[in-house]
Amino acid sequence: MSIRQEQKNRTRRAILDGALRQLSQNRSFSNLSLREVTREAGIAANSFYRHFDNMDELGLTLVDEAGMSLRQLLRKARERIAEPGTAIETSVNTFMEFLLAHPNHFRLLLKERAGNTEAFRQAIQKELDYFSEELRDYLEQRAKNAGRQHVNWEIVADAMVNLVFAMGSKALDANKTERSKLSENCKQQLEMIMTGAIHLQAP
Amino acid sequence: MSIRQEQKNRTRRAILDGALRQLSQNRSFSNLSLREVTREAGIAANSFYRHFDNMDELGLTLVDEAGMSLRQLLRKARERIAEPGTAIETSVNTFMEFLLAHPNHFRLLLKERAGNTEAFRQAIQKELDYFSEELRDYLEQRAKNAGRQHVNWEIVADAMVNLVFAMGSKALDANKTERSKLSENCKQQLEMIMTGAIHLQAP
DNA sequence: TGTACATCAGTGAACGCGCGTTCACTGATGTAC
DNA sequence: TGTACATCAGTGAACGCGCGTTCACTGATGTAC
Repeated sequence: MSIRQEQKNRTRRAILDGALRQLSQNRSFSNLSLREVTREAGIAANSFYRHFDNMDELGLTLVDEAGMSLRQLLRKARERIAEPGTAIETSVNTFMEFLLAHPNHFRLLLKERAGNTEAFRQAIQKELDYFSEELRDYLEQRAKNAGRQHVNWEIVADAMVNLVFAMGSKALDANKTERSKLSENCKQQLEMIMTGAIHLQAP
Repeated sequence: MSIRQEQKNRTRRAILDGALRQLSQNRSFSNLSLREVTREAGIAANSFYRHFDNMDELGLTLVDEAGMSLRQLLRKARERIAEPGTAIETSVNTFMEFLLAHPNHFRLLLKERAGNTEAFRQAIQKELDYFSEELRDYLEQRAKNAGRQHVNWEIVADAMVNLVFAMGSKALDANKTERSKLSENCKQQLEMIMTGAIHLQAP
């Protein structure tokens, strides 16, 4: 890659990181200004336009990155579940690791999921749907092997994803003790859903 | 009440309604400007200060109103459950009525629950905690009557509140058909939690 | 009841500020020969 | 390899805009006598 292109990539990365770095409990992407981002990135405000058309394009790039992290998480969780041990325990633990490794990517997904920009909502919903579908496939496969066939696994997966994300939302700004409590409670909730789903199945 | 006070109350109401009216899927309270609100209310921008110190105070007033609606909903649901019929069915139906009757109050709770203002988050969390505690008390009472005593009803209530609110979030911008589908799925999820909780109880 | 004064909700004009965006420019990097 | 020109990432200055907030003012309503 040419020197020029390398430098350009570095600046682009500085913009992305400058935006991410400013996200917090009290700061969402959608109320970050272009000037704040470039200031944090250490470049002139108008240099922004050499890399992105507008703030939305920058935001969607970050959503993409977050989505890739999520999919990586899924792969990791599947590998671990292949080893002996309970699926729920492993999944929630893996999710918690993801959350600690990429807190601001997760913040972005959480806040813009119900945010004011249609494009963001759609992009994030797509990631969550993928997440939910993967989970449903996994649940269906296990059920088939166990000879159970009358459970609506889609709504089971939907409930699980919602509960895990609600837990993640609280965990982001909790300390270690609180986090492990949240994690335990979430596991119990998922076990309830799972057990309830099986007991309620059509005969 | 004096003429002057009556007129002042009417203007105050116009400000509150002007703010509420502008909330939508694409507009949250926190990115409403003072000038937008007063324009919608039909008064001069600086007249705002005769009624509120700043936008946060206006927002917290609206959160209070939303909380009162929620508590009204709870009372209504309890009355209905006293009559014969299933509790989950009735509760979700009542919640759906609330949602349709006060869509913008509900939007406010949803969006600012994870918003950027600490005061809002706390005020809303308080309302949700109240909601969750009421539900837990109800569940515990029923369990006691049925002789079950080893279920952690707090995390059951927490899961239920999360799932109902997640459903509400989707229902706000759905059409009638989609809404009834969402409502049915949510009921199934709550039944799963309930059944699972009972089956998993310590012996 | 009538009069003189006090109160105060609502106003129009003005302010300084940070914003997104544009413009013409610079100088290092890339390319053609 | 050296030279002459082209490219283009990054810049500083300037713009118009909507914002929150202040100020001194108005005139209807309230109060005291």
